[in-house]
Amino acid sequence: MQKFDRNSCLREAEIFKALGHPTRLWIVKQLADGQEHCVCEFVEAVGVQFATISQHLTILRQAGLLESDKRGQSVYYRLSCPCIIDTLKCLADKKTE
Amino acid sequence: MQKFDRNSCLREAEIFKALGHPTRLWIVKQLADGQEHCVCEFVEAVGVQFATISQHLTILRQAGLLESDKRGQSVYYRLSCPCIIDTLKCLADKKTE
DNA sequence: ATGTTATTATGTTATATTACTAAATAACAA
DNA sequence: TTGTTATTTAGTAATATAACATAATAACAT
Repeated sequence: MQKFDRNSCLREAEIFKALGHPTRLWIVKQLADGQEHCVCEFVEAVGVQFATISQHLTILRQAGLLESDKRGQSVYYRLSCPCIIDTLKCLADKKTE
Repeated sequence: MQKFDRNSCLREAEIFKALGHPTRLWIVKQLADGQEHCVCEFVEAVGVQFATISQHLTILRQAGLLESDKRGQSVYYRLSCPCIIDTLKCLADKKTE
């Protein structure tokens, strides 16, 4: 058994924490097809305030899961770590056991 | 873009939420070798109260990540979904980029 | 320059989480 | 039985998170 080193676990835990909210997990799934989507699309589909979606997107970006680009008036988000999709698939399989 | 269905995301998000704490993520990593470990080992290595570790283990078990068995005076925990290890590896690789 | 749309930042309140202490339970030893 | 060790449960206080309203910013159109 290793000795527990809090700091070395904090960064990785942050990634999972970011995924640990239904809205944020759903956003990641929407981006799993590799396509970009803009903030307004998420706002419309989820049905909450712009500010709330923006806050969730910031958390996902800070965790390193998303990247964004501003083009014209809109900000577009895409998945930065496609490996997360495999995990989601694995969990989906597990759910139907 | 799909319509957002909160309930269908809640269960899966719970799994990630469980992993989104440094102590709990560390516990899962310790079990990643496939071996069982008892509660007291985690308590000693992490250096917090028994009650705190027990609480974390309960969260991981409820998320479906761990299974436990009581043998004699000790309760032994093991990983119930080895696929999570692949994800942890993938994230570890990503971290060194 | 002014207005409009898209987005982010700030402040606030309600709720959830964390880690603790203390009490309860369960298995075994003396 | 009594005591001891391992673990869980319950209650509590500090801290963190969520979602909102509102203000600020940024790009484009008129």
